[in-house]
Amino acid sequence: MPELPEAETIVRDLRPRLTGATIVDARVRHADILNPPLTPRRLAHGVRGRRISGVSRRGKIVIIELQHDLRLAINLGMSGRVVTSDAARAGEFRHIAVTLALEDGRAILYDDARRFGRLALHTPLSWRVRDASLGLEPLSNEFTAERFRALTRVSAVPIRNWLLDQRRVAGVGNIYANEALFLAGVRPTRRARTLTRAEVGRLREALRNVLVRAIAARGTTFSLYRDASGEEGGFYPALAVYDRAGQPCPRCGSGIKRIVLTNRSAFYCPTCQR
DNA sequence: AACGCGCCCTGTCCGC
DNA sequence: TGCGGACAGGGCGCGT
Repeated sequence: MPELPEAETIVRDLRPRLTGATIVDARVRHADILNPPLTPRRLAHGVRGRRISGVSRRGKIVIIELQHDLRLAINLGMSGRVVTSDAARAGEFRHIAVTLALEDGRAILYDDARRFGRLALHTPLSWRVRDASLGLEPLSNEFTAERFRALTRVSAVPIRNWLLDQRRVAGVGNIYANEALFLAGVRPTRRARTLTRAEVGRLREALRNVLVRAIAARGTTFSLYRDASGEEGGFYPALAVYDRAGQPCPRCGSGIKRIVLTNRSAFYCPTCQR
């Protein structure tokens, strides 16, 4: 997907554009992106006439906050994109699954070629449950080296896979997991519990560093990602290892290796990462 | 019960 | 130009 930096970029774009706007209708073209028990009818009924009170993020989830403490939670999957209709260039968004019409004539478009994304409409209670199922926010003060270490100590999975598990740390996906492991000098295959205290400390710093830099660059466009203005992210050229198999390591010049861990690519420098 | 795997679906790219 | 296979920022449900 869109990982944390891409979701954050979308949220920052949407917030000033949508806060205070009122949704007047919801049209669903692909009902399979609605998270059960949400249906087109329930979505329309739930959002119609409601004012947008804010836009926020939890992990990779974009949250459109509505009057009466309702939350429209948008998980973008691999190819999900949220744009406002005034920003969407004609012809570029050909897989619009949901359209939320606004009172002022604009609309919020949810476009998703692969339809792996999911929309959920949360009450305060159901949101509390969902929120509790997600792990630490890596950019928050709660993401301390001590907590991070306590979580890694009890898992035998390869650290790359560990980083992708949203129940432990929320928002990290395959690109930034690989980039952070490179910056920390840790091989993707290392079992989480074998990381030393120093490595966990470095990995924490690396994660925060790469996420902050990626947000500053407005995210990474690998192929389909666009921000809420319809623009590509600028972080791709800054990637050190992701999608760089065979290319020289930016630190030592060794060839970057690609391996497969649980059916997903991992990239690393065989010299710099141990 | 933690973990790996297959699968969801469409688009793109590469080799033949 | 066409076709098959591999691959793609994710995550759920299943079996072990």
